[in-house]
Amino acid sequence: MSHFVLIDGNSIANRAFYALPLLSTSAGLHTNAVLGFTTMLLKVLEEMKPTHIMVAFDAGKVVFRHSEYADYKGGRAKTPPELSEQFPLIRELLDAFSIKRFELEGYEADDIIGTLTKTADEQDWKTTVITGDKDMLQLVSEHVSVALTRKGVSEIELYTPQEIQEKYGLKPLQIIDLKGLMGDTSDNIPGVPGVGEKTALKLLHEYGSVEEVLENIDRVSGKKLQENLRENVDKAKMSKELATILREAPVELDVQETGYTSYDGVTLSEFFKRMEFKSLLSKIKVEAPDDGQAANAAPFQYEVISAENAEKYADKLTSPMAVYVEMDGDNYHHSPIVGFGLSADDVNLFVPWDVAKEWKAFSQWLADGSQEKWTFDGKRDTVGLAWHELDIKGINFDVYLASYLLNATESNPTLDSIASQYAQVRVRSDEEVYGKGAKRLLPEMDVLSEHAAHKAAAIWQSVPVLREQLTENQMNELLNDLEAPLSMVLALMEKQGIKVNRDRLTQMGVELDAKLEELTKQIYELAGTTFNINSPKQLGEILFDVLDLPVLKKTKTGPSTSADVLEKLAPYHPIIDAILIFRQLGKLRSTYIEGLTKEIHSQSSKVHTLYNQATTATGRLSSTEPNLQNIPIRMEEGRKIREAFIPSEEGWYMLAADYSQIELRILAHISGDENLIDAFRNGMDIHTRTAMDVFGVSEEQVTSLMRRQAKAVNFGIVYGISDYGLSQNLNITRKEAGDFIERYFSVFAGVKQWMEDIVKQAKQDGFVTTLLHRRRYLPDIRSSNFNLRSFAERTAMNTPIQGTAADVIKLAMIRMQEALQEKGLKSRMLLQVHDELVFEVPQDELETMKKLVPEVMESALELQVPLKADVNFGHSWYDAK
DNA sequence: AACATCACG
DNA sequence: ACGTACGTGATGTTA
Repeated sequence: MSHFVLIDGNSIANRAFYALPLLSTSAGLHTNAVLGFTTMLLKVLEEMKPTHIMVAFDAGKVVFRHSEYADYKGGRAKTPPELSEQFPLIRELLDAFSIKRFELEGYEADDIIGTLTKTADEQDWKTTVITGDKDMLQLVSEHVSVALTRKGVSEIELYTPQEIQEKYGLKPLQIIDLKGLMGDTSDNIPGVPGVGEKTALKLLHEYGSVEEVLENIDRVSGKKLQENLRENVDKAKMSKELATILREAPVELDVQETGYTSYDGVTLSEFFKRMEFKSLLSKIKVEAPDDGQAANAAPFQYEVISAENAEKYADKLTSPMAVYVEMDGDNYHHSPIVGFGLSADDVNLFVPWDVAKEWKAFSQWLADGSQEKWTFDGKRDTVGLAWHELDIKGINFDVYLASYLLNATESNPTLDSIASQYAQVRVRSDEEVYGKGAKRLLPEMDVLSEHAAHKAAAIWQSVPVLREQLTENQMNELLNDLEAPLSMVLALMEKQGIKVNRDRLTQMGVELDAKLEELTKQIYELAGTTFNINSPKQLGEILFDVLDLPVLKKTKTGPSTSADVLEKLAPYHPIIDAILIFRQLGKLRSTYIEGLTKEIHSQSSKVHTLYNQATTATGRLSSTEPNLQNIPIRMEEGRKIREAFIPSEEGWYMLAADYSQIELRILAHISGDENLIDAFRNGMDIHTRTAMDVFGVSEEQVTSLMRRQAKAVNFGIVYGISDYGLSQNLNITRKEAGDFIERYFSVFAGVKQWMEDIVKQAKQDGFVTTLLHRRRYLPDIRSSNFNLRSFAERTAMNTPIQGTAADVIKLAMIRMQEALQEKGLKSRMLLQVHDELVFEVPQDELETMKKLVPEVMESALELQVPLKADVNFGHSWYDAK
């Protein structure tokens, strides 16, 4: 039996656009309407199994209705550019699905569909119309159902004549009369003033049609209603005409041409990849339909190595080869190793861990630097294997880093997403294989071995595609000379770890406990009751209900109790200061005493952080488990935590070196601002210099307040300044903040020019870059939404600065590790904190390192201004100040 | 799992 | 007129 499905393209696209958040691809192409349309199509194809299907679109400006009523659709806001740009994509989508689409100059989709349903009706076909427009209900008949989308496009509600009868008590054609009486604001159909759905239905139940109602106005109950009807006879008639869908449009389409069997999975998945619809990729059948031998019809084959057959496979270990080290767990400092997936042109292997340990040819191949390996996160492999006394050398391409560089906005690329973008083989996500949260467990070995082999194959297939795209983006050097060598430096640092004095932490914990207990008592007394001080909700009730303090700021869920608010409330009540100290000490206890202690490794008695090299949008590193990049320093009480970070060898020292004002120096370089360059070349205190220029005073006249304000302005500049942000930071009015900025820009005109230029360039390209070609896409920079756009503009100003600073210190780290090796030094690099490097140093290398470290850091990259690094040392990280 | 808060550069 | 500073991660509470 035939089933003909007709889709109202414009209606569905609009619905999808407004129902879904404004998604976009990494290149800035908006895709939410396309995604919604796709979801709907997949659902329709699966659930309705159409034998014939087509999508109709509006076309041309002058719809025939316009000549009858000038204001038709006048009330409709014009289509936003974010939606218009998606219509060509939706057309491509339909082509990829092999679904016939149709439009007719001067007619709307409704009319095309109306005409075709009539034909279908006559031919006795089962027909379904998909739309978001209730007007279309008038097309419903014995053969024709209308499916209205609900909640965007995710659900549909099917209408047959029975449903319309039940819901409205009307025949389908009476829907036209309904619209004629009540009108439709979205189409600017006027209807009769004062008549809404309720009244219109009542009238129609009584009289049946607009014409009958108008003939019987005198009998209608209600004076006002009678009057409205009498005065709007013409309007009602015209409205009915406007609401009537034309069923005689000159549609020259043979419905037989809309026949549908299935889509071509390969074409469609290409399109999905381009749209970055990762979750949808897994939902479609990738094999080409019916022709029996699709492109990847060959089933995936892999072999499992055993102790018995291992030697037979020794010559399969080639160069290059893709390697994936399957581990059970996310933290590779602790994870057991399950085995190795290996892949090359015509071979996929899995080597279980117990086989690998004993297989000499394998461990030799693995440790042989001349045997090139392609990996996913070589740092993870290197450190994870090092914990089991296994060496991996010769890592020559890392798809994890490559994919991050190509799109830094999607942080932490996973192999299944990389595979779906760059390879043919399908890789299941780890979550899918292992289960998540409490349900996580180690699957059967055959599942694991296939999973690991899939991953290796995905790496193997992705490399050529990634290489091509890196070349296109001029990122080969960034990968080969920066990120890849850095990952091996980071591997050393992570595996080395940093010694933490557990007893020192415990002792600090005991002291904190006593203080917190005392504070808790005080706070309960001041509040007159006990409550959970850690609960913003309960605290809010005490402060703002019981004590009746003023609410200065609100969060989504209630009045804000954040530190900046509490500081302003301090004069009102003594409880505030106690709470601020409680918060401060509580943070130290939970995060830095208890949290850090938990991370001390049982084997090494050190903490081994994980540096994430593919997380941040700017190119910085991040650090987890534990995060060693946010150890307290600003407040003395917290700073003491650093006393627990000590050298791992007797008689050694901690040495720390940090860049001075690296971001402003980079701004001076890339903006070319003469004044800023001059300031740095003369070795001036930059905040004092800014204060002199902005306030127009001499160096001696700069007060500490002026310097503090100038410093805040400098920060603001780096962040992509706004008067509001600065005013919040300095607690001044917006106007005053605006004046500061204006004066700053008149003195540093080059900076102003650069900021304008970079935003302009970002709008043109859709991305910004750092000095070393690191790239960040800014899809929102052309948004019509003020907030999104402003945010993207600030990001456009900040990312080249923050990102170039990240480039510079990464270079310095590589040089530093090389220098240590070349000079045969025993000193070890342990930590990176964005603009700071921390080392442990034997006493007899102290003098060498005090010179060497700043030298290397300062010469990492030559700029128009000098780079400066300060160095300090002591018996703990605390003392290296 | 989301939110608020706070530690760092 | 619109409402926010840029980039992170860990913790405790609450829904």
